[in-house]
Amino acid sequence: MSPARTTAGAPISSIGRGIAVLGCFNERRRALTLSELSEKSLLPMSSTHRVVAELVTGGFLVRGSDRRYRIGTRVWSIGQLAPVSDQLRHRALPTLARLYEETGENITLAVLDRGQALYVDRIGGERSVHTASRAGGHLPLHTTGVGKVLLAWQSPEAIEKYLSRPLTRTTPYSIVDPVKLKTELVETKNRGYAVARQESTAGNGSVAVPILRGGRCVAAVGVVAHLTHMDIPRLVEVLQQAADSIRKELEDDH
Amino acid sequence: MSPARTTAGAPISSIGRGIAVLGCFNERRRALTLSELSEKSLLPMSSTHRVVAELVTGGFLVRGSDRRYRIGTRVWSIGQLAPVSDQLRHRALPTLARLYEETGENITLAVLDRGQALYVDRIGGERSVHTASRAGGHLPLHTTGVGKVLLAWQSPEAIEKYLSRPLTRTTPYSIVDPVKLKTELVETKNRGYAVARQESTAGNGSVAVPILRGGRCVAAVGVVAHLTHMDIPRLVEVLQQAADSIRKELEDDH
DNA sequence: AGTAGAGTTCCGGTCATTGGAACCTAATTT
DNA sequence: AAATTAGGTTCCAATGACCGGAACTCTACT
Repeated sequence: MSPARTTAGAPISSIGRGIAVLGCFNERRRALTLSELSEKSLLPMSSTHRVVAELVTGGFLVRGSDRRYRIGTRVWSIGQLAPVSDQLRHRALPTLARLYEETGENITLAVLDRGQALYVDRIGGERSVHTASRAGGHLPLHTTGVGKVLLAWQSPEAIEKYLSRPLTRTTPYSIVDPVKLKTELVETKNRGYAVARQESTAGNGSVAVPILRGGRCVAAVGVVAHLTHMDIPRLVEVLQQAADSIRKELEDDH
Repeated sequence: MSPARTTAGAPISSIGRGIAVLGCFNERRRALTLSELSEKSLLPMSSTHRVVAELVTGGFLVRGSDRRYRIGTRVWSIGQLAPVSDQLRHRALPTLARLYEETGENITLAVLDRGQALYVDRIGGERSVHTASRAGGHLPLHTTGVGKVLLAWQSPEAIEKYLSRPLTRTTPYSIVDPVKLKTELVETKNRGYAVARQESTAGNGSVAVPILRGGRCVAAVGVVAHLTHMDIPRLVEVLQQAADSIRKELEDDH
């Protein structure tokens, strides 16, 4: 029959297919049927069936009583060994908790991952506003404080590359003009912190600062709050202290 | 050339090989070289090289500047979608935090996973003793409080199956005699809680209770403390309250 | 310069993988 | 109750992706 390359545009290895199936899951879709997986992974039903069966055997997928597939415990378990969880998340946690105590607002920690802001941790939610970010979730780089920070400290080439692709509009306030965004990024890097106003969620704003190691921005810490609550100078101060504290924590060993 | 089945005993699919490589990583070995992966996965170097390259392309592995491979951010990200993290962990967290406030000791939450106790969460460590358990890590079922609970509430057949295989000895106090362990499990289920005394770590003991849903034990909550600090009746009381609280939390929506 | 070890590339043979088609099952409609 | 639909599973012939031994390159250490 036709080779693997016919279905999708490029040839995909067996392992690539497995990853493609696992990649169909996201925060909105945590339980998928075989048909849904077939549709989203762009694989034929019979191939999806086989791949899924192999992933189930390996503990990477589980089939619920509702006939839907979910990410298996084993993926979570192995994922705990990723440096982002093992090194960054665990070391930053106490500082983030302190930051939450000081501000009473949502605290987020994010890293750059595959062209998006990956939320490594999020503390808060009870006393503060509801946010779109969730630990493990991705958001665009240009609509949030932490995203702008992560992008602004990238190399000029990487920034240009990001600007060359169309910028998604999440809210009416999202900056989707590459020229305006570039100005915003330059300003962000110059002053040392980023601000976003209703660019990701209506009514919410965010302030974020980089965690720098050897000139590289390895992560960003941010505060998400109701736009009217935001005392930017004060938030920047506590955030910079926190970023410094996390940086030192990361330096301690290794 | 010889087929896939020659190297290992049974034939392994390509996806199975990928999972085998990812499975080489654990808490003790978070950064592995290609040779180490080849040795541990039982795959030839050239095959390992190809599989690893595919996993790197998919974002499931990353190669550090030290030429060692680590679990990629993407595995962590996808793993966050697993029910164990998404449902159990997040819902139980506030209760576990409260339990920690009340006792000042290490609090653990574990589920049964592949014949071992999988530690879903662990709170404490500053005021209390140092423990072997870590979120994402596995420990044997017969050497810890949570493990005994998870095993005791299994079906008689599952218990027999576990007892039929040799029981690992972690400390001189570990129960490795199947007959003794069986008695211990019956007693555990009758009284509703499990106790372990230096069976996993010297000097430490643990008490644990089940979180039951529809007669099934879906998880276990436990306290790990210095043997001399353990006020068992009091710990059982607060643990049972906590288990009840988590059970209600899980019932709330689906 | 020499050596050892780790990592990478090459390549022919072959069998695991592939996907269309047929089949089965459960749910919904007529 | 029969018919229909959708979702899921099994079958199977064809084939090219995968396999791993061997050769090669690179790095580190003597």
